[in-house]
Amino acid sequence: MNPDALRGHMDALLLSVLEREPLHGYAIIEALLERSGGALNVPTGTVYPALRRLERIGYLSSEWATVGGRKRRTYRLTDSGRKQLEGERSAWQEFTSVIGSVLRAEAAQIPR
Amino acid sequence: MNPDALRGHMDALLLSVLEREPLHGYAIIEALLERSGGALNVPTGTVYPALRRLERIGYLSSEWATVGGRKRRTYRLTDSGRKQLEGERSAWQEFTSVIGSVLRAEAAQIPR
DNA sequence: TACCTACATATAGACAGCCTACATGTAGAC
DNA sequence: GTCTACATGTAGGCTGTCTATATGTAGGTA
Repeated sequence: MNPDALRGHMDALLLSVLEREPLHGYAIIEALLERSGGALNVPTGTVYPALRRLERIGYLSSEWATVGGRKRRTYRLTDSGRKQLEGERSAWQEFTSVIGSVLRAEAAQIPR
Repeated sequence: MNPDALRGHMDALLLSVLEREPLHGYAIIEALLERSGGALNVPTGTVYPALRRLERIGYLSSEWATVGGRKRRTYRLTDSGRKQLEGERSAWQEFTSVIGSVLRAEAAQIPR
């Protein structure tokens, strides 16, 4: 998956994965991998900063927990984040529709 | 349309618009606007550098023409560019499929 | 005449997000 | 003692899109 293609869609992916339950960063990466059938292997250097950014904006909140001697920072959707996810979903629809319409435009030859 | 979302898809859009016939930059912008139903208004500061980049890579070739006293640089797909367009189209399919699968994953609640 | 709009190309510099690479540490298996 | 999986984090690089600006022609109109 071309990294540039992900640009601007990372937020939607992260919010979406957190919709059904709170998760910590590492688990989020695994969830993305699983849900995408192995296609989305997002590096930690992408995910952790993105999560912090989303928390700073107010779409996520986080709290630390220790499980099996390991520290986890668990993120959960805020109300604002849940609302944003709705917006991201419709933006995605719009986006694919628009780009798709350009890419699919049949190469109708001008008659001569 | 969020600019970041376009990232990594601009090439596909430009190549696609040039598939049926050679066009100059200004006409390409209009073609994108038309094909997208008015949704894709790409600024000149994006298109012109992108076209040059695609030419440098070898996907496009260009030549100057004067029409009605105005100078145009007309771009056309090379064989390499036509092949690349195929790749871009399948990459787009893959991309939408993967992101879509993550976004659409129903928020199945854990029973309690 | 002066002005405005559409046509047409181009570049400099800002911006932002994703990446690679690295650092740090625990737990458990072998 | 070493390796892998688990787990978080940051610095700095890269690159493509954007804003803003510059330049110029053609044609309409006040």
